Amino acid sequence: MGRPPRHDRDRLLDAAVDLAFEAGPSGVTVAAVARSAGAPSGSVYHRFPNAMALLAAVWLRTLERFQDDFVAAASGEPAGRAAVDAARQVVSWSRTNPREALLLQYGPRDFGQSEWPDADRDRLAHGNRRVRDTLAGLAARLGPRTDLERVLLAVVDVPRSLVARHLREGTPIPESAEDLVAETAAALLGI
Amino acid sequence: MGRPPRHDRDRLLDAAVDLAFEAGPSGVTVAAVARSAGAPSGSVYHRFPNAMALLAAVWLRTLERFQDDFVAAASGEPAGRAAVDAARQVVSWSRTNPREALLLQYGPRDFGQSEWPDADRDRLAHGNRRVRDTLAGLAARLGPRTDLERVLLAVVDVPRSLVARHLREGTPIPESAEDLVAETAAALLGI
DNA sequence: CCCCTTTTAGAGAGCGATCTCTAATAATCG
DNA sequence: CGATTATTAGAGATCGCTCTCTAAAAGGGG
Repeated sequence: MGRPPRHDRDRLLDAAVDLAFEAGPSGVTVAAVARSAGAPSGSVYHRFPNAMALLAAVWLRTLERFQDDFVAAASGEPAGRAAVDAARQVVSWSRTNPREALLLQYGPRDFGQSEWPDADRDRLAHGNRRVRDTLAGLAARLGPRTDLERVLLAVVDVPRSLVARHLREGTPIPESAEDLVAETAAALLGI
Repeated sequence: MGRPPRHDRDRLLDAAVDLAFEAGPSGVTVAAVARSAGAPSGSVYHRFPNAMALLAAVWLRTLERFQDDFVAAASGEPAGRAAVDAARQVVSWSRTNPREALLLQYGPRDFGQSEWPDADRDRLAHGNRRVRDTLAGLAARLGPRTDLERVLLAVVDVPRSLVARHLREGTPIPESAEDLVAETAAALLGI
C-alpha cells in the first residue's frame, strides 16, 4: 500500500472534540484542529474535503456514540424498566464522557448543519429517526394513555437538562443524579 | 444637546438577538450587527468599545429580562405555589420570547464571557447570585427536606429543557407544556 | 442664526481562517 | 532495491472581521 497514517481520522476528531469543549463550536476550525493535533492543515484537508465536512463528522460521531447506548437502554423489557434505564443512561453516559456530553448540548445548527454535504445530512436524519421510532415504540408499550411528548420529557429532556447545568457550571454531576432522574421519570410515566 | 441617535443601543441589540437566533453566537459580529441594523460599523463602535462588550450586552440584557420575571414568580406565597408558578413562567416566557429563549439556551461562555470587561462580569455574577438566593430561599421555605438540587431540577432544568427541544426542532411549544411542567414540579417537590 | 456636541459615515490597516497547490517523505509490493 | 502510493508538510492567495481614524452631518441652546 503506501505510507501509514500518522494523524488518522479519529485522532483529528478527538482534537476537534477537545476544542469544542474548550471554546464551543466556533473554536473548531481547520487551523485549530491541525494545531491541536500537531498536524499541518494539509493533513486535515487530506481527510475531510472542507471545514463543514469536518464539523459534520465531529457532530455525527459524537451523536451516534450516544444514540447507540441510549437506544440499547430504551429497547429493554419490560417497558417501564426500559424507560427508567434510558433516563439513567443519559446521566451516566454524560458523566463518563463529559466532553462529548457538552458538545451534544449544542445542536447540529451550531455545527453548520445547513451547509453539510448531503450524505451527512442523511446520516443525521437516519439516526434521529431511529431514536424517534424507538421512543414512539416505548410510548406505545407503556400504554395508550402515555403520549410521546410526556415520554420525551421524562426520558430525554429531564436528564439532559440536569446534566447541562452541571456541565455549564463546571460542577461534577452528583452521585444522586441518576436516582433523582429515575424518580422523576417514574412519577411522570406512572411506573 | 446634540444630534439625536438614529441607531440606539437597544436597536442594535435587537439586531444582535436576531442574528443569534438565525446563526448562533458566532453569527453576532460587529459587521453583521451593523449590516442587519442598516448602520455603518462605526456607529456600533460608538456605542460599544469593542466586539466583546457588544456580546456581553446582548447576553446580559436578555438574561436580566428573563430573570426579572422569573424571580418575581419564584418569590410569591405560599412556597409551593411559587415553585409551580416559576416553572410555568419559564415555559410561558419562552413562548412569548422565542428568540431570546433560544439565545439563553447557550451559555455566557458561548458569548465570550472570559474576555468580557470586568464590569459586565460583575453584573452577570450579581444577577446569578440573585437567582440562586431566591431559589435557596424557596428550597428553605418548602421544608428542610427539600434540597437545592431538587428545586433546581423541578423549577429550572425541566421547563428549560422541554422548551429547548422545541426551539431546536422549530416546533411550537405545545399548549399542554405548562401543565406538564407544573405536574412534574409538583411531583418532584411533594406539593 | 450660529456654535457646540453628538452621531453618522465609511475608508483602510491588520489579522486569522479557509482552501489550493507543489514538493518532500515514508512504507509496501514485486 | 526500485516503483508505487498514501500521506505529510507548509507556502501563499483570498476573504471576512475587528478596530482605528478622519470627515461630514444634524439638531438644540444661547
